[in-house]
Amino acid sequence: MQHNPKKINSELNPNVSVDCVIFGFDLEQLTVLLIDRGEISSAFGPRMALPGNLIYDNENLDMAANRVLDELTGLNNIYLEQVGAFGDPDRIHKESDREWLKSIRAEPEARVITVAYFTLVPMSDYKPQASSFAKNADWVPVSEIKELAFDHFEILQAAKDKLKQKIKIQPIGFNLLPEKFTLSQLHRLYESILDKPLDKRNFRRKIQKLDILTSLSEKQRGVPHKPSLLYEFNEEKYQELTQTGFDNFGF
Amino acid sequence: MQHNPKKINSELNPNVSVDCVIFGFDLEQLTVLLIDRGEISSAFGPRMALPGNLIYDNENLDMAANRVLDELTGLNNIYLEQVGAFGDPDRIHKESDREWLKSIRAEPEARVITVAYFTLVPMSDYKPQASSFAKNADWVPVSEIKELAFDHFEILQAAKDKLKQKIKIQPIGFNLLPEKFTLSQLHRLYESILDKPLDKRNFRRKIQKLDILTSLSEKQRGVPHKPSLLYEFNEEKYQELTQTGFDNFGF
DNA sequence: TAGCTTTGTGTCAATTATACACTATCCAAA
DNA sequence: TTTGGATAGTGTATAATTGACACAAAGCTA
Repeated sequence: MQHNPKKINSELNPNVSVDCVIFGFDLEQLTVLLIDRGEISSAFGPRMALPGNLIYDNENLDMAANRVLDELTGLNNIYLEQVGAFGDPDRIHKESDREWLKSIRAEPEARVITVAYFTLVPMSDYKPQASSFAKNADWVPVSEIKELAFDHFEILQAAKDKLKQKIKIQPIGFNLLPEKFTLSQLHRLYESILDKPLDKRNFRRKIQKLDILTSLSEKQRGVPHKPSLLYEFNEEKYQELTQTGFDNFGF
Repeated sequence: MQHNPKKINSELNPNVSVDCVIFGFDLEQLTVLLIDRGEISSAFGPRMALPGNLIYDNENLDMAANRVLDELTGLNNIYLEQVGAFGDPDRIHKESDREWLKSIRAEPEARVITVAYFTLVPMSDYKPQASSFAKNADWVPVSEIKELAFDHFEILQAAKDKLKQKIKIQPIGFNLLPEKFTLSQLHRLYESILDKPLDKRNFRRKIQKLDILTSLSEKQRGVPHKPSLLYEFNEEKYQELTQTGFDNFGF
């Protein structure tokens, strides 16, 4: 839960950065953790940007992405996967991004290639307003994001596509849920990632057949309707399953 | 068919390179175009490496990959897709790679992040021995490659995985075949990419159902057995299909 | 012309996908 | 305490897809 101190004995590489698409799920819809660049930028263009930073010379790319995530949220051991590299020569030199860059970079004119990652964090583990770092970070529903700084909107799009594709092959969605969850929440999660409605009964049948859920004998409380049974994700069964190999959730 | 001249008015970026996994198919098995680094390296480690180079400051990453491909083979308009970025701090500093790097790089000690691509070229379009460039390039069957320079073996592995995954979703394999081909050749291609045997009749049924093949009224000639019908890939039908959307070749 | 090699074809059973509607349970408000 | 509102939870029938499997036809060669 503690963020890294600044690296000692290592230099920032002025040409390579990582940017993180940090996905969360508020039990209704898919969200992304964005940085508000504040008034300075708003006059020129989008205020919001993906969290990211230059890499240090002694880090590999995964480490850099983990560091960015840790510095912002204090979270470690988070599901993380590379989306790809983005390297248009002028990707950070739009007029609207210049001012802000000057305020945060030693060499604001340098060409920077960025390596994008997406991560899945249980939203309950991190509330920006409760954190001492980055008071200017906030969860924003994916569906409401229309523009972002730099080429970050394009990166977001690529991350969404990758997540969509990946979830058809592995049940990584569980990384977005709290420990105990209902089938309806899981259902909503899949719908919002795949961005299409899924038949309730067919979804439940299919997900149960995977045999990676443990049903708790505990019910939802305080909801103004029939309470749902709570479930846990069963990591062991999942490991077993990946050994024997499976390929297609096929939603 | 002409390769690019050296870029004018632009500098090499000493920190970022692209490497290309150039796939071919010799009608029997999947192959990759590798560079032979020659005797210098052989004493220390693997002779073979993926073609690649530092990027220029005025190119984006796709352009750089296309340039590398063009410089080596003279081919343009080739199917090309990013695999991802590889950036271990010491990825190019193995003892066995040092000597060779000194001979080709202005700053052999610099840390270099590489962005890997894979490309699909119809092998009939390019025979290294006939080319004036890169006499030290050669097609090597994927199954015979056990080691490569730098982290290139790891990159190859990632490219194979990406190709395998991608071909389940889109019929990109046609980029590896000559204009006219037989169903058996297509069958072999899928088997060697997916790295597992596929039932002949089931394969044919499935591929035909896609309705993207035009059967020519022309037969194979000169083969010592029943000659096969030749087929063409039908781009229009394919475009149509991708519009209406399809997701799963599902082999 | 006999033999070798690869092509090309159909069916059946099992599995999987899809479409679809009503009752049960809890809370809240009257 | 009863009623209404909201979501949970459940099964079946039809269509489509998968997977397993074997033999005759065509051309070449010796």
